[in-house]
Amino acid sequence: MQSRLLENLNPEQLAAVTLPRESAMILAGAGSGKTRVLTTRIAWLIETRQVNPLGLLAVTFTNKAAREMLTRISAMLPINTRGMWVGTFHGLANRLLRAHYRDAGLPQTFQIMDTADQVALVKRMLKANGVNEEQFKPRDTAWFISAQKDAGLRPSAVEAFDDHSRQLVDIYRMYDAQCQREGVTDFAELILRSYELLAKNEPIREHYRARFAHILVDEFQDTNRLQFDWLKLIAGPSNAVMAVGDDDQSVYSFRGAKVANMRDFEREFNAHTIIKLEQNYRSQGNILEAANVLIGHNRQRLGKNLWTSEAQGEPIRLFEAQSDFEEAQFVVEEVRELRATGVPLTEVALLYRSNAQSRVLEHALFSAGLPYRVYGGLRFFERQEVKHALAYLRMVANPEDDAALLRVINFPTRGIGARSIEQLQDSARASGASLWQAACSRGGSKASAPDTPKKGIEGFVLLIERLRAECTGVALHEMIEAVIERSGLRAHYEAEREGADRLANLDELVSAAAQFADDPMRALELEADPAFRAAESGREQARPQGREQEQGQAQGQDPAPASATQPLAPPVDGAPGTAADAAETPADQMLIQFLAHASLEAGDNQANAGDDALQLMTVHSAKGLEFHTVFASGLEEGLFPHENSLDDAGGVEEERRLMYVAVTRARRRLYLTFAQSRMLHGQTRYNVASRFLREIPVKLLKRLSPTYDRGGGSTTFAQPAGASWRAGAQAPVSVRPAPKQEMAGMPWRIGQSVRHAKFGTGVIIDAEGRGTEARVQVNFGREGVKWLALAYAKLDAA
DNA sequence: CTAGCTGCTGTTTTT
DNA sequence: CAGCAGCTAG
Repeated sequence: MQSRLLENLNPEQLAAVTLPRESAMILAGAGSGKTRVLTTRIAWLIETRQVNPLGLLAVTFTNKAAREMLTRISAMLPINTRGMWVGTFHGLANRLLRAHYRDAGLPQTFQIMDTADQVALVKRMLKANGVNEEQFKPRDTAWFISAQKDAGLRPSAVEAFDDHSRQLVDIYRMYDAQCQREGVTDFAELILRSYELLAKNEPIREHYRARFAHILVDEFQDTNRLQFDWLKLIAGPSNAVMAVGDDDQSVYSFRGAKVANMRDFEREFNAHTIIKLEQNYRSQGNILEAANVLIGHNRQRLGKNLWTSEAQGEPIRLFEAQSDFEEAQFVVEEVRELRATGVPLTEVALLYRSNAQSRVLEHALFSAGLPYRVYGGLRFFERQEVKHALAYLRMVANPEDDAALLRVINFPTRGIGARSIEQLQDSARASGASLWQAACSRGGSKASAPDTPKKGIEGFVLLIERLRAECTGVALHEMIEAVIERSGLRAHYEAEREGADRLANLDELVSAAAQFADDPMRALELEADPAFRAAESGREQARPQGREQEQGQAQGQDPAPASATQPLAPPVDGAPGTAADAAETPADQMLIQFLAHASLEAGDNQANAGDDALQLMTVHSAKGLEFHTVFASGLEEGLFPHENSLDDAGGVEEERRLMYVAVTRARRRLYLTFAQSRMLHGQTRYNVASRFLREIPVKLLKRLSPTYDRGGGSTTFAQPAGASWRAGAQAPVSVRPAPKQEMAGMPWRIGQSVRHAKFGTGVIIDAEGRGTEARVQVNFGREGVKWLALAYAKLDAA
């Protein structure tokens, strides 16, 4: 039977979709239809009955990509995608750990910290242990810990060669122990812990290996070492892994991604088939050629050349501005024109290297009355009022959660100061108990006279106990309502002048919870999955089907001799009666799931689609998207490529890949803009044009001049021998005007571009002295910043 | 305990 | 510039 699914695929796509059951690498260039191949492959496997929907595992990096995949599969096949293992690495790891929490050495209610929680926890520990915070900054330390986990290394496996790193490892060890005590995990822990679960538990491992005959991985170039090993472990010797990726779009090495995984894949997964998808369906010829030439400057590549059947299209527009302000102004003008010609603003993206650059652009757009939307920034579940409400919920789910307790013990304020909290922490540490336990023994929760509104710790303990009682057996959104009311959060924000938005977000949280509970896809995800019962009963024979039956065991100690089989997962030390491990009812389950959801999916930061608004975002966040028109702004040395990336090996190549991503986002029109001067950290900086501009062939470019030229000088950048792009384009700009500045004897102005025989083109960033004493400081970009005495150095206007 | 001040430090980001 | 952390004054 020839499936309709296979219609309109090009030969390479078809080959990829219909590969036999074996591991393969699909090198998928930008715009080559990679998601289509992935989803069609899945649909084809199911339709031809080579696998049933529950027998495959598809992994992505973002929730968005996972959702997209499910949506497209549903559109292709009349199947229920419920229960399918399509998700992010973290989401799937979470799923594994929830199903086998005991074997993984976790409490059933274990919580997932986001990065902010993690940093806070590290900070708390550093403080508690009197570690010098100058030397060990919480952020860096948390970063270090995550990096070790991403590499698959527990403290005992980390090699430390000096005092500093030995201390870091000690902190890492304490951190893990603390997480275990509190019943919390961080993101990397989800994957590492699930890796260890499979590694040391053969029945479970074999269960999943037998189940997932086909494993598909999206954005493989973004995998880190641990994710690579995780896949390898689940795949085992006989399952087929289809890895789809593009080494040229690897832009996340700063968070552990290893492009080398693409090379290693072939060997370690025994993959003999490599298919390259090189036909680009997105961009017109000039844009694609620019991208190809640009990325051709990288040495570390698997090698790939995109082509298109499209026409050349428009030239790439290049604009040089005097300042970031002028650059923004230019964008405004062009966007107005585009809009007038009927291009929807949602189809126009304004990209930049770093978030700080959005400010000027926003300002100009705002003044011009152009609607725009900025991606990035705080997401819904990261807002403080939402995090506070969630912290109360976490206390309901598991009061051992010190982080949650600390967050809300005095918010809204109830007269518990730093000193009482310190005492609490001291007594908790002394007895090796949680803060909650310490608070309980101090507050004397039992002997409380009812209805006496208590302040202080006692009041807090009463509040939480009351909340826990009230939340028993009620619907999720009712729990949240109770929390918001009883905790005093609502009253607090009602009293606050600027509290309206926050109140609205709290209400939004309630509806989010109601929606979450209503979503059968999510709510029934686990129950619908026969694997859980199967895998669970593999371990504990003859257990009845219902998952509600578990509370008997749940109360008890973890039967696993943790020290022997789980050296890295210290036993949950019981704390009987604290109900840390007693998510018994469906409502409790729902709460746990909702909290995990909140951590794993912090919410969209791309607002309401539909509005006709310009799209502003970093190049990183633009990855995977496409637009009719793209403005890539701030193309200056030091900014893009970013100066901080220049020292580390491969840094420039990664920046170039980022530039490649920016260029390949555009379908029809691409603007490249840069500014000679730019406000950065409150100071004006003078930059030279990005090397990446020089790498794009002149013939593809069209230089635009400011229509509102204020008569200032103009700069250029060195184009290797032959014509500079300027020559080909407009009439040459007049040689710079005579110096009209205050100080006689200093022929140069700050901000002017000059050329030096040896150092090339640069921008004057400072000047001093006059006559024979006169010196200028010039930023030559790659060649560095130099002071030059005018009496000796020959400088020309550039 | 909070408000307000000073001083420091600034890539990229998902989970 | 601007957001945050940490400190001091009330």
